[in-house]
Formats: sequence, C-alpha cells, structure tokens
Amino acid sequence: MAFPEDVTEAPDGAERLSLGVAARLSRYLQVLRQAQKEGRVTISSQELSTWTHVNSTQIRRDLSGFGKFGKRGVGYQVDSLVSQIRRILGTTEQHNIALFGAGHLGKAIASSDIFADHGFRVVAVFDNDLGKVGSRVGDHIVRHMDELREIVEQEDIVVGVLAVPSAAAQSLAEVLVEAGVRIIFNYSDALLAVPAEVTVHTSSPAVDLLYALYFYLT
Amino acid sequence: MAFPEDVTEAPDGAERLSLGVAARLSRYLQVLRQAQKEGRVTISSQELSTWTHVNSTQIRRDLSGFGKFGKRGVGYQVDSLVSQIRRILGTTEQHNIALFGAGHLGKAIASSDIFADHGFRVVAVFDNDLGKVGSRVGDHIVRHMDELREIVEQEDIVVGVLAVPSAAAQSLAEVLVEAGVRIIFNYSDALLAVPAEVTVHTSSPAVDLLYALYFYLT
DNA sequence: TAGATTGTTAATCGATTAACAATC
DNA sequence: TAGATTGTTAATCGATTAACAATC
Repeated sequence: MAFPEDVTEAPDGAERLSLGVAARLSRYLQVLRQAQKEGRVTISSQELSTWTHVNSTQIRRDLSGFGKFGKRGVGYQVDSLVSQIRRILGTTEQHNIALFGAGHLGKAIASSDIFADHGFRVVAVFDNDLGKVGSRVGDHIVRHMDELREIVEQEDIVVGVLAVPSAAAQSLAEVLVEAGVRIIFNYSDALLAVPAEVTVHTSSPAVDLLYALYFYLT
Repeated sequence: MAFPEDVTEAPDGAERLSLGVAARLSRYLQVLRQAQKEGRVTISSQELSTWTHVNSTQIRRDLSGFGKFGKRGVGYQVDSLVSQIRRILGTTEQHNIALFGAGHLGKAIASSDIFADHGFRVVAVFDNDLGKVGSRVGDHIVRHMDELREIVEQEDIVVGVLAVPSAAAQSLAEVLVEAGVRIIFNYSDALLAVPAEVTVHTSSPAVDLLYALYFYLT
C-alpha cells in the first residue's frame, strides 16, 4: 500500500525518484539504522534533521510523498520507517558484492560490517598478487582474478568494490564491465572511463575534506 | 586579481560560496589533479562534465563567476585552473591532520597519498591500544592518546580523522573537540553528537552504494 | 485538555539548462 | 577562414522553507 499518490508522470506505474530524494532517503536510512541499534522506538523529523542536517519540513515532505508514516504528536516508528524507506528505494533484498584488492584497505572493508548492515554481502575477495591468493581476509579466502568471470556469474554480483592502487584501477574496471558488473565503487583516486550503462562512484575523502575545510576557514 | 565581481552581498569583502558551488569546485579540483598527473595541458568544460557528471554550462557558469579563466575555442589551462580553484576555496596552504586508530583502515589511510595530494599532511597517528603504540604506520610511530592535547596544539591540527570502532567514536570525538579540533572525519558508522561549531563528516560507503543501486535497479 | 509533531500549502529561492553571440 | 569552446542571458524547473491546521 501507499506508493506515491502524488504522481508527476507515471510511464509504467513505478515512479523514479529524483536524485535528491533518493540521496536523502539513503541518509535517513543510515540514521534510522543507528537509532535501531540504540534501541530507539520512535524518532521525530526534528531529530532526523539534527543528524542529517536536512530541514525537518523537507524530511516530512520527502516521506509524506509515499504515505502517512508518522503519528502527529509522536513521530515515526523507527522499525517501520526503515522498512518503508527500503521498500521505496527497492533495496529490500540482499545484494552481492565482490571486493578487489587484499591490502590494508581491502582488509578494512572485508572486516567492517558497514556493507552488511545495509544488506550488502561481500561474497568474494580478489587479488592478483599470488603471494596473497589463498590467504584469509575476514571470512574469505583471497581468490585470483582468473576466477572473476566465473564467480560474478555464479554469485550474481552487480557491484565491484575497487580497493586497488590507482594504476591498476582502469584496467580492472574494464575487466569487471566485461564480466557484467554494473556498479563500480572506486576507492582509488583514478578517474575511470566506463560505458554509460555502468555507474562509477569514486569515494574521495580528501575532496570531502577540502569542502568541509572551506566552511571552517570562512 | 578577480575575486567575484558579481557580488550578491559582501559584508566584509570576502564572499561565502554556497554549499553547492563549494562542493562542485572541490570535485572539479579532483578531476583537474588527475588530469595534471596524466600530463594534460588544457581541458574543456565538456570534458570536465564527462568526469564529474555536472552539466558543462553549469561548470562554465561556476567558474566565470570568479574570472575569465578559459580561452574560447581552447578550454582551460589545467595548472592555472587548479591554482584558481584552490585560491577560491582558500585551501592553498598545507593543513595538518591527525589520524586516530592504527588498524587496517588507519594503515590504509596513512599509507595512501589521497590526503597528501590535496594539501593535507598526516602529522600524527594515535591509538589507545598499548600493543600498537610505538609501532610504525606509514612514516609515523603510533602515539598514545595521552599525547593528543599536546600534539594538537604543537602541530596546529584542525582535522581529526577517526578510523576507530563505532563504540569508541563518540568519546573520542568529545576528547578531540575539547582539545580544539574543529573538523572531524568519521569513518565509523556511529552518529556523533558534537557542538554546533564542529563539523562532522561521516563517510558512508554503504549509504552511497544504496543510492547507486537504486538507479541501477530502476 | 495541553503539548507535541505531523502533513500540506503557498511562497521564495537557487540550481539547472538551452541557446547563442563572442572570440580564440 | 572554419571549427571549437567560452562567457552570459533568459527561461524553467525543482528544492527549500515558513507557517499552520489537523490530530495524536
């Protein structure tokens, strides 16, 4: 029940969220997951605003587009809002990801529960350093790149996380695309050239820092 | 020469960029730095658009607000544009950062040149695990938290990077704030409560991934 | 009931884009 | 000159916000 009543234009029934809404919903979800961990039962738009720095009116507006999830005078049920947002984002299922690079960063990612917490499962870790192949990283035995194609197909992997040196990133990206991976998470600072149907997200802590610093300095 | 001619309202002469402009300029800078590494001399707004996914008109507009940096028919000088954007962002100087946590993630950050590339220098690495204190991480000897206050003051550290477990993040943040750190980079998924004058940036790869996945799935 | 907080309207503001003359 | 690309205008679109009735 309650898919957007306030439809702008529905070509095939399902609405595509705008970039902004999708980004904000993802952020609400992050806060809600933490609230769940802390055992919170309800949360108000004002509290969500404090954590996300999104205006509370905007939050209520974003949510009310999909249904009446809140209770006046009370707020939103944390558990139920998590399910609702997951449904809206279409990310209720488990998704399989593959990790490339078994160095410090790869180990950090493999042993963190940051992806697991959001329904992503690391199903394989790859490295092309023969010295690392066969060793343990988190719960995984590091595999050689040769197995890439087979595993991507077997495990239905749509996301590849690149924790490799910049110099290796582009050629690896090409192999991944060819193997059918459609989302690439790039932790190197290389710029990746990929076909239009592939999404690349480059994580740039230093760029984010520059940005934060600007507002600190001025 | 050439600070914004098109001034909206100048209380004390220096204009404060809008959030959007500052964020985009930071992203242009990232692409330009890579272009420099590849030895590129000029770059067009169209090329910048390909890499940043920001509309090319918007890019020209963002830049032309600060001066006429480009050459019609040619594009922008990469080197000169890097300097200009750095100047606009006020991030021409070197800034000192301290890293907290000497685990896998801390090691990955310390040995990466991603911060160095953008004018940030890691001047100290801290951990409160006595087993790690004294060991080497990158070019640094891991220090005990006890030295925090002293080092922050001595080295003029404005940024603290948190690569510690979620459970430790909040209390560490409090110590940092008390020591005078004003920007916190949080790599845990804990929500940090800090005074208003402190900027927290929480890096959330899984949240970004949720977001990317939405556009893949629909 | 009294206090709190949602859902929603209406008005504003800033971001985005197409188009094109200027000019390298 | 011909082709390319900037700088800038003008029009559009979507995001943001204040305000408040509805209601828990």
